[in-house]
Amino acid sequence: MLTHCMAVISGAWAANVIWSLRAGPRRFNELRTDIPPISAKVLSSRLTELEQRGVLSRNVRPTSPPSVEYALTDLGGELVPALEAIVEVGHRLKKRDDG
Amino acid sequence: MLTHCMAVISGAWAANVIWSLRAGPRRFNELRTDIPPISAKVLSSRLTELEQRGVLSRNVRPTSPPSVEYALTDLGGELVPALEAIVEVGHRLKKRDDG
DNA sequence: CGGCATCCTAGGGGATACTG
DNA sequence: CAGTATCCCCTAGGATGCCG
Repeated sequence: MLTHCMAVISGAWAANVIWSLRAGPRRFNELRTDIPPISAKVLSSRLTELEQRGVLSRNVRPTSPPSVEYALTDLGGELVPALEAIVEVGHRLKKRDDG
Repeated sequence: MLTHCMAVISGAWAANVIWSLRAGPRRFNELRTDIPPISAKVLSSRLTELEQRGVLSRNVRPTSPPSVEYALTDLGGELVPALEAIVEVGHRLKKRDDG
């Protein structure tokens, strides 16, 4: 159960993608820039996966050159506070380690 | 940054361990029972890792047979609401898939 | 620009067996 | 009971190259 739910944000970079989209829609290459060490392949798979799960939406705009925008869905947006909470605790855990 | 924080709960079963401890302290074999498909080796590594990060505490009680209790630290406990939020969204995502 | 297909590698994780 | 040691395997993910 938990495991199934966690699957949504596990897999490398899934959380980063959501994180990167929390301020608004982003295009494919913008996401690549946001998350430097990610490879195109993985970003692509992650995006597909997250779209299928209903976490984000994909919007192709018929411009030239073509442009594709990714944005969090309502449900996807609800993941943001959870991630923020984790980051918050992560910070404190780190400070504890360092100090 | 996010990545580093996420590392705390990523790695197979870390989230499950925290989840399993949210109601109170548990012993090694109780955790194994709680999370059936986990192997002793992995549970052991995860426990060690989480202890070092300060997420949980390990308390050896000199009984016979020996017993070891694991419990969430204060910081570890703060992860629980985050996990609950994720589970909540996970549920809704699933219902959306099914429905 | 966006994004598959291919190939390849590292290491996280499973099974089993053994110890204190 | 609570682990540790060993071995093996699987697959998520990186690199590269090509296509619409």
